[in-house]
Amino acid sequence: MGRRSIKTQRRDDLIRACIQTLHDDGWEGASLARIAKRAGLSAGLVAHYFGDKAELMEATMRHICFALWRRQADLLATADSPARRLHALIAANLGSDQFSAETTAVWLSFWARVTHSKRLGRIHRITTARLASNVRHALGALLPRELPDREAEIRRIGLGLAVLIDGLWLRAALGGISPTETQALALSYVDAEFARLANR
Amino acid sequence: MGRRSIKTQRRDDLIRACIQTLHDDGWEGASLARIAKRAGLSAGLVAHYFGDKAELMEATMRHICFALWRRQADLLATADSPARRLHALIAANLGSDQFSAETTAVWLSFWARVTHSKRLGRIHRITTARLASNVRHALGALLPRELPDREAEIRRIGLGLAVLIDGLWLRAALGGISPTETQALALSYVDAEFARLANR
DNA sequence: ATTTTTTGATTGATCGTTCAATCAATTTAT
DNA sequence: ATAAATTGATTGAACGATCAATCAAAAAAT
Repeated sequence: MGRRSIKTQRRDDLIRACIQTLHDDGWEGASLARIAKRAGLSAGLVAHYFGDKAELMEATMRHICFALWRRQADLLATADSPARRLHALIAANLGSDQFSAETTAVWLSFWARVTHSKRLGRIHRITTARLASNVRHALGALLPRELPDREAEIRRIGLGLAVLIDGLWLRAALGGISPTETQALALSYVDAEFARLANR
Repeated sequence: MGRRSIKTQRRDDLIRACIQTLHDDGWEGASLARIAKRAGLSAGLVAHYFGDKAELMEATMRHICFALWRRQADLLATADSPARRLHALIAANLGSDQFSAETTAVWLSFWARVTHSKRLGRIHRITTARLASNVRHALGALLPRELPDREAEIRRIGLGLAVLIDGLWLRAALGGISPTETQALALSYVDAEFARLANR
């Protein structure tokens, strides 16, 4: 069986159509009928492949998160120094993939639902924890061993960067600044923090 | 004339019920029937007082924004120095009012809809512009007149603070950090920026 | 022949909106 | 003072549309 099973193919079709529909019509307009029609399938198939609308939505959010996780892993793999790993994380989280109109629409839709769904909340928690862990790991390899309050500094700068990434992403997604600016601003933040540590 | 109007009272009842319902049941669960029931009224009254569900939602978002604007104005009025005005803006935007479960639910719901509704987008744009303007004004009175690239610095620090406030709010709203921490972190950001300017 | 995939019709619920009708309060006219 | 007229408040039912979910049956694949 070289070719992909129909099941994974259809699930992917529906997830893709779900993303597109969330972007075009918003959460309230994303009905199963519309999603299935956009995928070129009948509405009944959603039940067959996902069982449930909630499961389709969960799978859609997982799909978006997977894309981000994969991007992080890919960029991390090609980074050959702690500094480059930090830059890789910024590039992954504020890359152009993350600012496509479809992706931003899905993220915003799901943020609004994180507080209402245990499953979505779990996915969100994992995603933020993964970024924080990666950032701290890169910082741990980057800060000098003899730095006083080393662990506290790692936590402080790591939290600052994570918060900044969220804020920058939101600004760009809602149209305040351009996506390319966001990476420069995040980089200047880490530069400033390191300059601050060196000047003590 | 005729009967005395209680329009403002009823509109307020419905807006309050709308906020509560958005918190309890999310955007998708916030039907007119549920909202009206929570307000102790019939669903038909929404048309009478707002004309439309979309108008009720707009009025609800305006209500939330007004609360933030008023809080900013109040705290600004009691601040008697540029530095205190900057702190007042942070306190207003990251105050405990902004982190009540109901308020965060409404904000998140509306962020997801900003890209789909022109009217909501306009309200959002005004809100962010107002904060940015206030921040820049405070910074303008705070930075020394002879500072090189003064305007650029004001824009840079102002944008940085606004982005940071968004990111901190989001973190706290989605359960990463505590609301009280956010103000301290925002304050430490402005402190760091000023220390950086002084050390050049 | 059996299983998997797909359709399309159907169900019952719920949605936002509309509207006629009634009730309550207030003013105006007598 | 009393009645008539006016206006706002409110309901409850009905509207057509749409929803997610279900399911029997056909089609395709194995």
